[in-house]
Amino acid sequence: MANNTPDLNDRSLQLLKTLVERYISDGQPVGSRLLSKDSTLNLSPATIRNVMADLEDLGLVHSPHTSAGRIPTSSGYRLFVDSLLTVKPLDNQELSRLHQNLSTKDNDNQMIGVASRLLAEITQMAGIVTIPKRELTCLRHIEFLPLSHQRVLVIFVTNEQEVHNKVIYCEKNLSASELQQAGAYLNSIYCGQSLDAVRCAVLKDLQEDQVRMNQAMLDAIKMAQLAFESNDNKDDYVLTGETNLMGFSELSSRNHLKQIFDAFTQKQDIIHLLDQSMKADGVQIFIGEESGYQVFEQCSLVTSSYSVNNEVVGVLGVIGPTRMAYEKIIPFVDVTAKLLGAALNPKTTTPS
Amino acid sequence: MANNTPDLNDRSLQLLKTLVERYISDGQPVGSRLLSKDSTLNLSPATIRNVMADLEDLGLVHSPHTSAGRIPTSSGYRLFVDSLLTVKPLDNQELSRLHQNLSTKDNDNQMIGVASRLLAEITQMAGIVTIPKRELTCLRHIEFLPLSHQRVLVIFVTNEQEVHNKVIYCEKNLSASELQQAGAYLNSIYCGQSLDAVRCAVLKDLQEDQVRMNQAMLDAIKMAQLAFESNDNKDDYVLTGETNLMGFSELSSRNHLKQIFDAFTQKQDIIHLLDQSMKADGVQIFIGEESGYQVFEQCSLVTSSYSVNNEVVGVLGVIGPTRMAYEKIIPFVDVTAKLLGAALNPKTTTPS
DNA sequence: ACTAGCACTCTGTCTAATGGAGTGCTAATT
DNA sequence: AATTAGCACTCCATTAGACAGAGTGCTAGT
Repeated sequence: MANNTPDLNDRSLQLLKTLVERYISDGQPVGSRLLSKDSTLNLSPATIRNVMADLEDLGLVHSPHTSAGRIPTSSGYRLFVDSLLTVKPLDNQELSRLHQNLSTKDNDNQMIGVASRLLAEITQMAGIVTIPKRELTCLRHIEFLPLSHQRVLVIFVTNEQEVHNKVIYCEKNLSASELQQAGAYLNSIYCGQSLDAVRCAVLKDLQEDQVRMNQAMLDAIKMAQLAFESNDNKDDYVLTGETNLMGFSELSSRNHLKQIFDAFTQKQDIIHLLDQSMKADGVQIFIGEESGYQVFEQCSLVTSSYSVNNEVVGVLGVIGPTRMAYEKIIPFVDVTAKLLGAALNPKTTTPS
Repeated sequence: MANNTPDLNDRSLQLLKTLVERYISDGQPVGSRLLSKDSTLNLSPATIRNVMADLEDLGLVHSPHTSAGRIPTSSGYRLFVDSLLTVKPLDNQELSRLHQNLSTKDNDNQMIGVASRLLAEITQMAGIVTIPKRELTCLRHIEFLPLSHQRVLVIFVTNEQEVHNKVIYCEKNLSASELQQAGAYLNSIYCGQSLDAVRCAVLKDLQEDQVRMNQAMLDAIKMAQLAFESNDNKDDYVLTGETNLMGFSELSSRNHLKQIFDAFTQKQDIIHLLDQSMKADGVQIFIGEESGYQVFEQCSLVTSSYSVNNEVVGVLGVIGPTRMAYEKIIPFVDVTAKLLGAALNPKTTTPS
């Protein structure tokens, strides 16, 4: 993988480039004659055949059978994407559509849905957007309600208006009014801080300040700990346009399609994939088997993390067949990520 | 449709019955010879052919081409289901699985998901359960938080622990503490009542008791009105096992499959269909074109409403190809509906 | 009223033939 | 030494014909 461009001269690369472009636009194996006409360099089919044989030896293209043309392999696409691609600027119409729909709205969750739908509709593939990480969200209000059997319903609001709820189990029975006081107390000391700041503060308070607190305060803080335990950041995403994938003949057998859709409902594999691009900045691409999941052998995933206040909070992207128009998709995903990041309400209190 | 059994004698019906049963189990057009062996009445293939010709004239069966056997039409299935079906009792294993999974849990929403998954897994088709109607839920707690621009975030809890939230627009700016007082006031007068009771009370209070109320109370009640406006009962359902439908060859072309999946994401058509069975008690069946939606020409929908406290609150069912094992599916859907109804926490305060 | 028999129809599968597209190799050309 | 033209070869896709199997409709016989 490191020595991607070993003995490849410019001509071979140029040919690979046009081959891939041609295959992406036509979907048919590309033969030497077609390539000879298509390419700017004037070469006879015979010469091109020689070059193609080399490319095949290097594992960049392969031929479905003896007398068909060549189609790119995953490594072929990879090389194409990494070094040969001429990125197309975004279509004006699409750009303005993005701007129009991703201008700041009041509800963040709504925005996520809009972004996902835009990705799907404009690319005609599947669009995916992860729910933004909670760590960067800011606590606005917390409140407890008693349930039966020492269980307590926690409701807390983050940012402008996102409401979360969770059931926790307490050590002892607390009355409604006790719970209310606990809520009021927590609101008074933690409100306005980011969730992970609160999480840290809770730990610190429990360790250091126990002596200075009365029992009620202690109970309250213990409940806060339970409420903000991080297992609660249930990774999730909004996926739209899955059905677009049914149109692609390369996602051939129906059985195969079923596996892909099952992966979508299982979610875990996808999450894992998306997590990987969470770490990197900018656009990331998984081509075919690069994803590591057999189900997506025939698929590519173009993703980009998106950030709020210069901090990565989520990932978005599109899923489609390996044979996709990378030169358009890549800038598109890039721009969408930037716009979404910008449109989401800044969450933390202004940094100190 | 009314004169379903015109000049059909017992023998014809018996034959239709075995024909349908056979087709359901095999999926192949059923010919006269097979039928002659299969049926209990000992008739020669020739006789059976005569009868089948009659059945075809009546539109109960049809033959894909001259020399194939016959397959049931929608009317054929309908007649079969209405008058010929011998319902099979539920498999013990399945029954105990239902009981095990649909015993009362704490969270209603979770239950809905479980029910849907059970429907899908046991039938190997798609399972669907509507979210229970809100009208019968009981208000436990309400609370307001200020947002910018006169918007207010309403959070309310129903039943044990279901949390809902909504943004409303107020006539004037109210401070956080004013909102808190309003919440406390509303809690004190409406808590424990069902949502529609609250809705009525709000209207009544606004009309009759204005004189006796101070401005704060009035504001509170106006907000309650906004909060509980019924447009909020966004009809929705939990659908699982859609991918099971990909296995059926009768849902033939990929394009067709796409249309079905699109209908699932659009939701409105499905909702409309389900609404129809909301009105009726017990199991309802839509076979093929009976649904009225072209997309479901090749599908059948077996549904049953489910009730809590003797009041219908939702619908559940399965979606599959017209060629499904009705004799098993029907009792299964029936039982599932009853168990789900029983398992859901009773919602209204005990009736007066 | 039923059935046996027969001619007929349609399907699915198998085979062979054909044309097209594209390759690999070799020998000729630049 | 690199490029090209030419040619034999391979594989695919399509077509047509043949054939067996399944099932029908009709008619005549029981």
